[in-house]
Amino acid sequence: MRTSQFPLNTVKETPADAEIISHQLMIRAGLVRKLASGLYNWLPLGVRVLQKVQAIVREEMNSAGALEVLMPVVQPAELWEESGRWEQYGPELARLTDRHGREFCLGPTHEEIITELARNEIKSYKQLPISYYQIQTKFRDEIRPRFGIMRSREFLMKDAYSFHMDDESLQQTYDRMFQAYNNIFSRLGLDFRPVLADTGSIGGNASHEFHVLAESGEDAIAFSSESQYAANVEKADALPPTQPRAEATLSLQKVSTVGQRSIEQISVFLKVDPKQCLKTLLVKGDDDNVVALLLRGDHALNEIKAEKLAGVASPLTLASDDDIQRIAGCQAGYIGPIGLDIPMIVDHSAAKMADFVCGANENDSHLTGVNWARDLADVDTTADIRQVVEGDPSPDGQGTLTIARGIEVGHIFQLGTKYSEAMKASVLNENGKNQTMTMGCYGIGITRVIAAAIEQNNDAKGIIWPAALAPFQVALLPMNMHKSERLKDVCETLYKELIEAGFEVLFDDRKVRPGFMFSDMELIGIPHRIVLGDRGLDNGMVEYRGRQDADNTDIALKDIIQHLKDTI
RNA sequence: CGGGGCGUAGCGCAGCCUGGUAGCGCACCAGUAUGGGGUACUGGUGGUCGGAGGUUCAAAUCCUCUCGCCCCGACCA
Repeated sequence: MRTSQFPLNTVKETPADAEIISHQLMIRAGLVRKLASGLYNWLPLGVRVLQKVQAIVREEMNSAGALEVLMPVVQPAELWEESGRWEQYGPELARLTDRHGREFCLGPTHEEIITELARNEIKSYKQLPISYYQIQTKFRDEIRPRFGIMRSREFLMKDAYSFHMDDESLQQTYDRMFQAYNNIFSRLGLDFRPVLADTGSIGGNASHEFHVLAESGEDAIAFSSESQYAANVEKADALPPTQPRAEATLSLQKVSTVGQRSIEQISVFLKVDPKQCLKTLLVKGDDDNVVALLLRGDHALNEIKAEKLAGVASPLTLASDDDIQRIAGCQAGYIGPIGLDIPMIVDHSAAKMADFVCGANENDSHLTGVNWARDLADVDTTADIRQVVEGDPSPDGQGTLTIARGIEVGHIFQLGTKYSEAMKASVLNENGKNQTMTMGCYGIGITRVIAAAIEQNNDAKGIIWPAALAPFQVALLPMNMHKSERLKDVCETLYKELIEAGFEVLFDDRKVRPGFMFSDMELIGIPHRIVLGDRGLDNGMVEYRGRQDADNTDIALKDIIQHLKDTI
């Protein structure tokens, strides 16, 4: 490709509304342009990268035995009503009505559609197991689209769905997909980790997320220092402390804490460690009542764990100010367990506290020197309702946890029969009886992968594409070609030879200054660069430089193609 | 949804407080010089100042409404 026929659309200035580096670079390099909040146009250069990702994903899906299909973006409401998600999904599901008054939605995912397809097309156990996949646009009306392509409303996703007679077959396909995902992200050249995950709103049993490790990641991941254990912090279990509760040494006292509400304020004001403070959260129970959740002050509530507990409303909802006043007799910030006559759920760690500080259920007052068993009823049962923190023991018993940030680029689930049962997707088994199929689903955020790759691979000059993602492999840069017929001839010949040798070449035939070319090629991240000038040609030499090399290497013109073959 | 901020040329911004013929840099077009790290100079194209209504002799500027965009929060207890 020649730059005279392939405009680069690079921009020197950083766009004002781009927060993270991948967003800035994608706009500056001319990969995408914003159309509206969470909606982007992909320019020719960006499309080349998209196609690279898609090609790898297709190859690995095909070799994992999945069959490509294509399902509509616009989906009839009836199917979503069948699965129950028309009600469940909420405002993130963009709904529309056609001219006949029939209701539709823009697909945020395609479980309903594939299940409909499968129940019509698959009749016999002999056709199972089977996996379908597609690469299709999804639309999710996010509360707040942000970080450019990373969390946009419309995005490109590879989604695959598998159908089985039993869990064993599902597990086999799941394992195969797990391997395919590892292959895909390895081939893409990303630093990634598969981690145990919560199944979230899609539902189901086993689940892994694939995370690209990056500081700007929206998810926190917990890793074991000793073993292979890795999990989303939402999912990571916090083990109960093994050491016994300390003896009570202080007497119960009520202290005035005017205006001191948060744990942070209290710990500063009373000069105690947040670990010595007890946090009391009031949340809605599952039948219009209120439940207290008790945590150590330095621990954060894990909503996902909490809402799964019996007696707690799901989704987790904090009690209103009125409820707090009615039940605790004070404002939020001064609540404590003593005298509260509602069900209490105590975190494992909170149950081991002694001589602690908590709210007095009276405005502007806290209690100090509080002890279980002595000042209030001892805890009978405890639960895991907190977020794990750095240094916690690993749930598998080996080593301690480290927390890192990741960008979720893939997610695989064992769905079980959630959709197939609701939508009556069954086949005849060996005995001629109807049997509900069991399902798996497997997603990769194609567009997000690109943002994640940039997030992980960039420098002050621009993008540093992993080899598999680069829109072009080689940049061919002539110095002042308009002044030398010889240079022009050599470049034209080399350009043709490189293409014949199978390289994807971007030949910068614009009449621009050298510095301008260099900056553009570095910004758009072309991995290999060949510079030709009259000076070098006098000696039959050209210059080679890898995107991350500090210096040029002089290579004989006649050897350059071989050199590239050896390098790439 | 709550809080904050911003809409002026393709991009980045000034002008608004104190109303009086709409500016700067980059980009783009033409020319001259230059020619190995976003070169310099000259000339030029391009804006109903987000939209609607109002106040006024006069509105980018003041007032009201509205639309859009960005950031933070949605875990004080």
